[in-house]
Amino acid sequence: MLKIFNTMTQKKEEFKPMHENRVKLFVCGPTVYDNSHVGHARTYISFDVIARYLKYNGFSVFYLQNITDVDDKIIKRALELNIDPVKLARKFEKKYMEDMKLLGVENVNLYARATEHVPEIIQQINTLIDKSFAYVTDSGVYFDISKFPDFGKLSRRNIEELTVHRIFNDSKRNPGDFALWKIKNDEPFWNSPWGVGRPGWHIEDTAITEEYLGYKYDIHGGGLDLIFPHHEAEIAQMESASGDKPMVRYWMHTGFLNVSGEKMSKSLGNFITIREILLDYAPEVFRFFVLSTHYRSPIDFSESALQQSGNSLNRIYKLIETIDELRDSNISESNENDIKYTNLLLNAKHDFLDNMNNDFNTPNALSVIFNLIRDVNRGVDDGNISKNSLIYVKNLLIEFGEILGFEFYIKPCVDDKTEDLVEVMVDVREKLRERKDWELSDLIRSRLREIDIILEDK
RNA sequence: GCCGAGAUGACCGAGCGGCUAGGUGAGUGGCUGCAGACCACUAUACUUGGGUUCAAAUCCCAAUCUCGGCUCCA
Repeated sequence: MLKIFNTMTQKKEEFKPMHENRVKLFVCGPTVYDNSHVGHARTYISFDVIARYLKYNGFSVFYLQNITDVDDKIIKRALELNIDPVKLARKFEKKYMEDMKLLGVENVNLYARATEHVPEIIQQINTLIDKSFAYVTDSGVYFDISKFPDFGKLSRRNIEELTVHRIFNDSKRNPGDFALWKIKNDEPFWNSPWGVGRPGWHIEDTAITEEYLGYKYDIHGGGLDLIFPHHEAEIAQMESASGDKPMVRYWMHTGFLNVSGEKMSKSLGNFITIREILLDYAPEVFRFFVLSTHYRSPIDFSESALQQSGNSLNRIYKLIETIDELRDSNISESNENDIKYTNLLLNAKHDFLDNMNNDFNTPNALSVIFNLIRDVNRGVDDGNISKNSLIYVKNLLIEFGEILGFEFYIKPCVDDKTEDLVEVMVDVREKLRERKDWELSDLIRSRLREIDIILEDK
């Protein structure tokens, strides 16, 4: 039984989608005004695994993500760079897609741009005005939070206390009211019944989700920082417009990625982009790093943590390698220990799924993998594990890998020429070793080492 | 000020009433011409002070410290 921690209720709840085996999942996408950083990657990798696991459980998942391609930050940046805001947005959207592909985040079914849903946005605002949840002023259209008593239910806040820090604007009835439509005539702008301008930040998500998922759906995800005010505003908009609730059955939020215990931010200069990190570390190493902490916990980013992750991951690859080698050896196809190993595998699978069912506890799921590896290694060492058992082990590891987004069966690739060349060197060195010419063979090894080719004798 | 999260061995990180988490690093042994890699085994914990309980890292109370949110943010 899959349990998900719901931010709304602050409890783990059994997961039951609205429609038997269909899951409608929406995750807030990025505002495309700059390169995405590793904090974004953390969130999107987490939801990638969540989507994978839902699919693994037989759910048909429709995963929708919005792309915020019109907003103040984009316009500001475009102005600084003296380029067209739409072009700027497209450029960083493209980079975002490239980053996600590199990270193996590939389960999103549909990306929806805000700018391509302006009619839907206008329609939803109209509904809110018709139902008196929103009002028009000369600066825009605002949502009247006094008409929505549930405002604050997700973040568990007291609205009165919030007014202190809100943006003051004379035309607003209440400082906590937020913009649905901003009347502005700087690019880009659209026509609307209330004047030219652009949508407010929160309305695109509810317009987009209503269009593709309906006004009620299963899971809404995003970073912890979006709970207030963004998700709160979404609830207000959608539940007011539809007159029905709840908009979302399960709210899921990912914890922050910190650097030296502090939240990643530009002002602190601890901003690391996905691109930068992928220069030094393989995508799967970063993925392992992300999954070795529970998705709701804060995760502290550091080079040494990534190195540890790389070494850990290596342990898994090594066993796959060992299995591949033993498959070509003359160990027995099957033996009397097969039942023992079958049970071991059944248990491992059971434990793995148990942990995933427990609000996607990936760190624990990983520990199940390592326990299995230890037991299998012991069998290999003692020579009591058969080929068949080893093949089952490998298949199970691959199955786990697919859930978590690792491709354990793919070996790191090198180009053919290099591989041929290295093979020549290895052959020569083997001959030298046969003659016990240690001096020369060690020289070859150390020189190869200098160009990052590591030779390991068996 | 108001909300919230957390303090676990050298490091990362689960557990959240009884059962060795796991990984990295370290040590010992195995393998090896050597080195590395690999494999096995071993050691080292629950911020502090009270309390509840037959039993507490886990529950309660208090304290200390760290971080985050309340304004754009994954």
